Amino acid sequence: MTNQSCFVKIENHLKFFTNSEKKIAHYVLENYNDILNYTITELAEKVDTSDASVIRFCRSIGYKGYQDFKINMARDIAPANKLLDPELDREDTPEEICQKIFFSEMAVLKDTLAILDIKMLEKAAKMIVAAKRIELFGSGGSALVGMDAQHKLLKVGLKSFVHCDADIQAMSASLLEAGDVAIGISHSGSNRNVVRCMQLAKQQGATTIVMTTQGKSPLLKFADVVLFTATKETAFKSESATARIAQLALVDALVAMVALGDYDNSLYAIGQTRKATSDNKF
Amino acid sequence: MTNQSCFVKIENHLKFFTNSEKKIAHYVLENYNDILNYTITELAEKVDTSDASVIRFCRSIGYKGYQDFKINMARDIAPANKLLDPELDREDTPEEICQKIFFSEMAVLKDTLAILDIKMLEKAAKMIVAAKRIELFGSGGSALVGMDAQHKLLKVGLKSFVHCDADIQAMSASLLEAGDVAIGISHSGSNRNVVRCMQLAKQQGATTIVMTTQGKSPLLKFADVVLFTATKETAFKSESATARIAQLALVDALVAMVALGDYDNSLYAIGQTRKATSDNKF
DNA sequence: TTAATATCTGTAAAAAAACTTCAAAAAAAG
DNA sequence: CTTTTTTTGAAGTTTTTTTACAGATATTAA
Repeated sequence: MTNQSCFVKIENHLKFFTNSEKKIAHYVLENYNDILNYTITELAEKVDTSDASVIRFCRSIGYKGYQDFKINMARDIAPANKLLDPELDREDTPEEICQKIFFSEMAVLKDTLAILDIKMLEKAAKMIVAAKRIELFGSGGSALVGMDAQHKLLKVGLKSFVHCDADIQAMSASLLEAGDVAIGISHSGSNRNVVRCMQLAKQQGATTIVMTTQGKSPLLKFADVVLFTATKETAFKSESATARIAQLALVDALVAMVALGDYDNSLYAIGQTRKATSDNKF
Repeated sequence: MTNQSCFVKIENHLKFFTNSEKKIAHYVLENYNDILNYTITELAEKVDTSDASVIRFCRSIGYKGYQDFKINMARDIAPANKLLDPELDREDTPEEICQKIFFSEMAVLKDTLAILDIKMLEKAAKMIVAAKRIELFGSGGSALVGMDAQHKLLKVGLKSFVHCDADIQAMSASLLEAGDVAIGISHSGSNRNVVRCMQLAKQQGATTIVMTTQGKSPLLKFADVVLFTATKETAFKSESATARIAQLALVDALVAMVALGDYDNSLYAIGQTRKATSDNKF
């Protein structure tokens, strides 16, 4: 927390501000985008106070003055601001298409990090490390996330199972036991196969972890631990591409947490698995 | 191109600057981080020129003045600045782990976008649209990227083929023909299977597209079109997680380009494929 | 090469913005 | 109700930015 965003600083100091500082604070929080173009006098007029109070406001949250405050605020609001309109358009130039896609994906990562519940993630990591058996469930694009998770878990020495076929997934779920962990992945949280598998897993006494997009969905009913990702519509009003990226990043974070929880074993496993595939390289 | 970063603006104007403006431009590009704290006079002194020239420099790249320039630069350098040290450490708190992973992934997207060769991407998109048959080749993590590409291409109405088994991949490559497109995916660019498949594809007269990490590698020998991604080491000195994210983003951009090149068909395909999977949802 | 023209550059003055000071007003304490 | 403390903005000061202009430099044409 060495370098909090200036918004966090304002929020935190909110109760220590004097009345006129509070007015400034609220105005800044609501109109941060415009302020970058205001002089100190303009801002003072907008909130009906004086230059001196604006300066005092900036100093009270730790900046050298108004300039310093503005520069730092510009840095903090940068990413969101650059995002343009992420909706693709048939008039877009190739550059614009790429920018929109990449910016949307960066934005969704940023948002996912913001809503990430670290406690849940830790809990999930502990459950995975302790699991007798790990199975992953997902359809369509989410199946790929499952396979990616399997691949990454294997790299740190944990064996897990993924089945492509929906029936086999369900059958396998119905044979889980207490001590096993079932990880259900569904962007919408409404995929019948996945919901069914998680229900079966839970009935069997297995622990269930669910990865899905923020919001209410049938899948949540059967989840012991829920890991939410953010979302962002892009190409053709479809949000699945950004959802995929966010889920993969979540998998990365989860696996890193698992690996750091069992550091030496993981390091050993990484060495082993790397050796195993190195023969296949030039 | 509505809202280029100020660095791009400087780069683009480089040949139009006068001598003293050029000096300023180079100083700014190299010391952008310090400049935010400089007054116009300080900057003028550093590059041994005058205040007036600095103002002229700012105006020539489209800003209202020095302040405006500084504010906008602050926005543009924000993300890189926040990146901390991405190397994971066993002392890291869970928050830090997540931050490092997500920031690294955002950074790699940013870098990939920066090195993206739009002309190549367009060329690849055109080749894919025109292809008689599309086959994807990859091993390990890259196989998943191939499957993701297949999934996304199918969503916009293009059928493609991926084989899991390395032998089957090679056999299939050996049966390609002129007019077919082979897409080889390999993070390192040194995977024997993938290199072999691309070589076979090229021998057979198929067109070859390669997705790999920036740098020299055996795979490039057999590529008609190369799409590079950036890289960033993170967890346990492994760069594969960030590489995966970058490649998926690249696939998204490629597919979007393909889709916008054949807009109406794509829209139809998206509708059809969505309907096809909707039965499986609550 | 030289003169004419255009372009570039820094100085110095003007304007604008940021910051300080201080006394009056408001709030809190006694 | 008075005293003390805190808060506040008007007016003044300093700093920074910007403009205007004239000298320097480069470019072109003869």
